[in-house]
Amino acid sequence: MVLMETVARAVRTVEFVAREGRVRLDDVASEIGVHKSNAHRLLNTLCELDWIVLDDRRSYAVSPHLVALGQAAAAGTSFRQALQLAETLRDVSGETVHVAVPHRRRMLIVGRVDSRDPLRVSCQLGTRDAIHTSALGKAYLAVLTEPEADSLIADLELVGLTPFSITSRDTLEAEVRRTRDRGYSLDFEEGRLGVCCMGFALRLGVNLEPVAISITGPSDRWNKDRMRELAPRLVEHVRAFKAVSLAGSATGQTAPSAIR
Amino acid sequence: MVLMETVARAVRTVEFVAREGRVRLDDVASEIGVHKSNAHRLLNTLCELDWIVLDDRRSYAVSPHLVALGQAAAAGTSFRQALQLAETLRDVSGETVHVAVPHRRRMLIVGRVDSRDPLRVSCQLGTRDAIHTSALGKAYLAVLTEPEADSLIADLELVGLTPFSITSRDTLEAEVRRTRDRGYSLDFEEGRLGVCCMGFALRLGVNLEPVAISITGPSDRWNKDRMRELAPRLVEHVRAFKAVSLAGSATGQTAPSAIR
DNA sequence: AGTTTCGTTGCGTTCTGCGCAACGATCTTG
DNA sequence: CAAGATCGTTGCGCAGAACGCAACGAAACT
Repeated sequence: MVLMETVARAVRTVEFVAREGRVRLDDVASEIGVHKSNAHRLLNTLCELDWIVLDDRRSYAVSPHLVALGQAAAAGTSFRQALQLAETLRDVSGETVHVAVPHRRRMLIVGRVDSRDPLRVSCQLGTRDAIHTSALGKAYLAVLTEPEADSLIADLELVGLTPFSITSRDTLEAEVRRTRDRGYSLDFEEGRLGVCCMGFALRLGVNLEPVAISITGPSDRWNKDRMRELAPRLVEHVRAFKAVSLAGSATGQTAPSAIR
Repeated sequence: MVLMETVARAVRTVEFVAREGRVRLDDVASEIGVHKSNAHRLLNTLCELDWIVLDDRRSYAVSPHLVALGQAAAAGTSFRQALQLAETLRDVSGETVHVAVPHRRRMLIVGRVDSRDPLRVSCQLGTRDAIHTSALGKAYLAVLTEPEADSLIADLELVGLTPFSITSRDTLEAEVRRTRDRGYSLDFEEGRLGVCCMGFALRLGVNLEPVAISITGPSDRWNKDRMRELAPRLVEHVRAFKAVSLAGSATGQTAPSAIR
């Protein structure tokens, strides 16, 4: 199986521009590793296709068209609802909230609501966290049925990222059981030193993939005590949100139909 | 200026898959107009780059990675907030709510919250509505300063889409003034027969591009009477939302910083 | 206004993307 | 359950497209 180089370059270009926000021609050329004339043609083509726009005849940015594309990709999922809950949890906790979906045995971060505190933790969108070292992953495991979770765990490589990482299947399974009982998952510097998380999972439709949400903060302030203090309110928000969402989706919501 | 064909094909492929949801190899081949072997290589490459996934070894779908990309593209805008307000307006009005941004002298629809009624109006994401025939466009014009709006209007081609479309600059300017006084814009079958809209615009930050929101429904039920009945509540929701958002954004929110 | 930096464009070469056709896997039908 | 049909997969050879080069042109900086 051979990879099409031009397509790969175009994709890398778009992702680079999306990541950086505003870039210039030479930035793209050096990032992609091609001559600037080629980078110019790439960007020009992507502009013509309306995936990229030039701001001030000098710097490029992603087109709002990509926002629409991402929203279309999220159609049929609970992404929008998850983001809304994330905003609530951010306001209650004061910390950054991440939204993730399972993807290729990892948790892919697809949404984020940042803490308003300048000192905060904030993951790049598109980041792939390991399942066993993140509150996102453990919350996801906890919302699966026991056999589903076990078979997934059996497939994971339990690589340790910090001294606190879980690296044994038995420990992980026990942790998942405790998460089920508790109603939320925890991560005390298991994925990254200095970073702690509290996670929830939502299954907002019968046949929808679950979505995971985590509240992430610096271990200095977002610690066991603070979590215990806020847990009841947070859990209640999640519970109420689930109730409303499930009620809403039951109200005769059908497949999208476009008249216009 | 020459267009890179391979890039164009890749882009069209992604957009096609995003639009259709689930497609098969031959669908892509015929849509793009290439041999199926080529479509196969395209899709394979896009899979490798994680923009597309194969569901059941037979049908392709967009990868959740594109959701993350779209969210990254929306960073620095008021898109998330607009979607949240859209959800509220949907719940109050019962009709579909669209979110759009100005783009190339048109209103580009980047978000949507569908009506729960099976009989509804729902635009494809990525649709570009004309400014002068949509509540979205007129709301946008109304939030601009007078000279900004006038210079934009001067650049528009006022093509009529229905017998009710505004095709004179004077009429449009007067309509924009009335929109400013009223607090919301209206569209009674000006863009499409049988479809009526009520629009708002948000400018949630000092230097942020405004976002437009429209409530769209079938003219049978989403008519002048119903709008008049609901207008006070809707306007109040928009007003309250603006107040909260502006207050929130003033609370020391700075540029995103990634520790992790 | 001079200088430097950066974007743009033609051209020739090379490599890669493309269609063709045969093969293989999977689903369907009698 | 077997035979057929449908659909995905893989070499191969060629044509065309993408690439680098270098010269030109347009802004920005001083």
